Amino acid sequence: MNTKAGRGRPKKDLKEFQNRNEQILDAARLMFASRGFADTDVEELASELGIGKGTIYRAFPSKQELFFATVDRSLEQMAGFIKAEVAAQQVEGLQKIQTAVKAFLHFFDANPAVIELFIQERAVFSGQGHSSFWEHCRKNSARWETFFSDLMAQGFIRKSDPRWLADTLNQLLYGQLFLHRMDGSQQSLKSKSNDILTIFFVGILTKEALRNSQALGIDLGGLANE
Amino acid sequence: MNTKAGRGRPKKDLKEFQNRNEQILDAARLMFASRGFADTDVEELASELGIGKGTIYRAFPSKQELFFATVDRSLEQMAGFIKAEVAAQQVEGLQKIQTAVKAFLHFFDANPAVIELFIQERAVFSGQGHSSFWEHCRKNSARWETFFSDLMAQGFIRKSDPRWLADTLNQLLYGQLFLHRMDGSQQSLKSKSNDILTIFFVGILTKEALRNSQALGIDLGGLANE
Amino acid sequence: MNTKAGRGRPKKDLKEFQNRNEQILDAARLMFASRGFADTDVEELASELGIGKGTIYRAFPSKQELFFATVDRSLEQMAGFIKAEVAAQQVEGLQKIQTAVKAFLHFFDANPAVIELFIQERAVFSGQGHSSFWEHCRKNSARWETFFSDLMAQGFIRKSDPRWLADTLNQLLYGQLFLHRMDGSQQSLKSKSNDILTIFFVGILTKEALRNSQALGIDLGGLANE
Amino acid sequence: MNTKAGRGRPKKDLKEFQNRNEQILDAARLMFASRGFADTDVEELASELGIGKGTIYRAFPSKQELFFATVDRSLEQMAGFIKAEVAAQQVEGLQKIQTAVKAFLHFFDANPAVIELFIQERAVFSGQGHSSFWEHCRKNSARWETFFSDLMAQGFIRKSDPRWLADTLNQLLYGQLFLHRMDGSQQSLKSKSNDILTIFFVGILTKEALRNSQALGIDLGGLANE
DNA sequence: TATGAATGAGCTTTCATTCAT
DNA sequence: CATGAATGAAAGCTCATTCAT
Repeated sequence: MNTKAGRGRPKKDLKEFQNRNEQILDAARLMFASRGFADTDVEELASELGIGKGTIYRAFPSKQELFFATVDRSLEQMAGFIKAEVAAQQVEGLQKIQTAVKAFLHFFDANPAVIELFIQERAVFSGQGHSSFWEHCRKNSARWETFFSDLMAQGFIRKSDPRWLADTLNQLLYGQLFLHRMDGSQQSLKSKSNDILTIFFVGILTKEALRNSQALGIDLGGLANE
Repeated sequence: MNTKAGRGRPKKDLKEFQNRNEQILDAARLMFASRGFADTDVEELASELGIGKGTIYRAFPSKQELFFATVDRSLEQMAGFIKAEVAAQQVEGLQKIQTAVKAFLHFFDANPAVIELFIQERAVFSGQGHSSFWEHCRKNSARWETFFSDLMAQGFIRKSDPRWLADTLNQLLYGQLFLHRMDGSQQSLKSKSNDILTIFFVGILTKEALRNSQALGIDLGGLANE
Repeated sequence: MNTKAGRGRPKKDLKEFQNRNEQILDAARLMFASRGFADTDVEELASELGIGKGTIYRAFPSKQELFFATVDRSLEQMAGFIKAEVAAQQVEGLQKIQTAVKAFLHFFDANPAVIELFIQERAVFSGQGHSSFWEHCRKNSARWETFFSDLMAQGFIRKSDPRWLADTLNQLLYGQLFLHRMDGSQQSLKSKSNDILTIFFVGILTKEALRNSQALGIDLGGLANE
Repeated sequence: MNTKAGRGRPKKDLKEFQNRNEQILDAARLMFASRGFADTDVEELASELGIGKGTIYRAFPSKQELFFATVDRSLEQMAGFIKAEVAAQQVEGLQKIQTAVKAFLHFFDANPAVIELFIQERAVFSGQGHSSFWEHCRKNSARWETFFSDLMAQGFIRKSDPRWLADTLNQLLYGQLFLHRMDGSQQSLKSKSNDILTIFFVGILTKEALRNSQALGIDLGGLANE
């Protein structure tokens, strides 16, 4: 978070303030992730940050709100990270899928706590209707659907329900996330991306696209020509 | 001290006796699933069952043990249900996969609370190392691996790591479970089984097997010959 | 979960601050003494003090710790009181015994609850090996022994085991304490000090010392010359 | 408990019943003594006896009553034991004191649990006014007083308040009991009887009696002629 | 503004006692 | 009669939240 060195005085306050909240959010994410929502003690969080409980309560009206803010922040970071990665690669079409999937998994390798956060939100608050995580999924799916529709029109993807395609990809990705780390595997999530992409592409691409996969910039691990 | 006026043994009827524990377990499952572990109040659970708190604590030494018993019971029911379905169909080979997957999803249609239970276990107790759910997954995966190895030897499945195949199927299935019901979709999980099987089979079957899918008794929704 | 409407920080005045802990300890001593450990309800103790339960638990991690703190405090007060009395009188030799015994009994006249506290500790926690009271006794006995050894060397006390002398005095003193107040006698403990001292001195002093008791500053109630 | 093989039927019932209650009382004494009143679980007591909780509650209306019965029984046994010992020795006068004191201490060597029982009664129930133990003390003191009066009339004991004599002896005896076993001393209580008797006799006997102690059958360990 | 002492609802767990069987 | 399952009052302890300083 590069908040450059200051000039003036009021500026510092603002930056400090900004900073303070993000520090809280970072520490909260870690604690919520590692102990769960219920076992996270606001007082302990505060003392870990070297501040008073009251300061946290000034910034966030309740433990619950703090949690949601933590989730929202994670979601934004994830979206930002993927968007940046895709933009940086300047890829299009099928390759874009490949890049986005890799970026997605890469993000969680770097921020494993976010997975736990999602599970916590699901476990503790789904009964209360609220789910930032799910809202995010829905929003994203819509984007994917449009994207898949285009690829279908271009003949890369077999005719099928774009919604189904999006759901299937989500299923593979979130299935991966949720199962990951339950086994103590040291492998990164990203290292599984080829597997996921292979099964997904093999399942949805047209014969034409499968045959030209190499040219299209996607890697099916030799399965395409089998 | 507790030397006070008595409470005693009021209940009388209880025609059902051997059921007592199972009744508790059933009600507990529902409550744990709908409110989460932390928000489940043992006293409330008891009064919902029309029994005293003490009766629950007589059967299960702690709230945690009650929860674990609930999970274990669900796991047993699931395993039993799938085993029974597969046995009833008297199917073999690829069809067995199909049947097992459908039975798996069907079970969760009938017992949606079990999904929540798994998430609760993951969310609340994974920090404590305990995970009946995960143990079950591992045990099952081993079975699948052997099974896939056989099918590979028979030329139905492309050469690949049986462990990878099992993981991939698990991924699709649990991904489906975890994402299901977050959207308020009224569709059954079972109705998604064809999609899952299609993408899985298309991804793993040999060309030969794909061509003969109909004869082999598996349904790829017309994709095989495309 | 506990994400409910707030309680917060109502109390305001509290002119006395450093006293807080001592107030708690004083009230606890009284309640532990009058109802016993088991029948003392922390909540009731709190409301008697006009504070919240949490405040007590903030100061003392558990009911047991509170009890032990109460005992320790009493022990310190007793030791302090006796030391002060003896110092104030500037007595030496046999008179010191007399002064200490009187101070000891006087302390319990002023703080009868402490006797009960000792009995409680003995009754409730001796099974757990812990006994501040007993530790104190041992420590004190050691001091007496040295003291008696000196008096023996000076020819005031008949040759005997100093340990035995200390034990005997303790026996008389604690026997007195334990039996006191069971009868509803209105007499003070201190009023019994002469009896105790008489029997003790008559039993242990040399003939020489007994004959000169008056000159030595000790009062045998006329028995010496009988 | 040797309940011999039967002849007849009704006889067994009565004995069994008598027996049953005493078994309960014996086990209860041990448990109350070793864990304290509060930590004694009626259910555990029952299962240790191999009977049902209900059976205990048939015999004793409450845990408290059971405790009191236990105390009363101990008191009776103690009184019976001492009376028997004194009767067996056929001693009179000062020797009777000696015998009774030794029997008293001997009883507690054989039944150390009784000491704990007394402490429990004092600790847990003294607030409720009830004290079988104390009643017993009072009753006994009266007997001692008469006895001391006689000895005084016979010129063995110096003129003094018989009540004071009784209290002093009690003090020495109960002081000994209460302090015993707090130190882990392996010595028997009885082995301390000579110390107690010496200090008591030296303190109360007339010069005449002291001089003739040997002839009077009492043992002052050589102190008499010093 | 930041702090953390104070609060008390809430929740878990225990166990004396009752009574249907 | 004996049994032990069932009961629920009671009590210990936690921790989100408030607010005086």
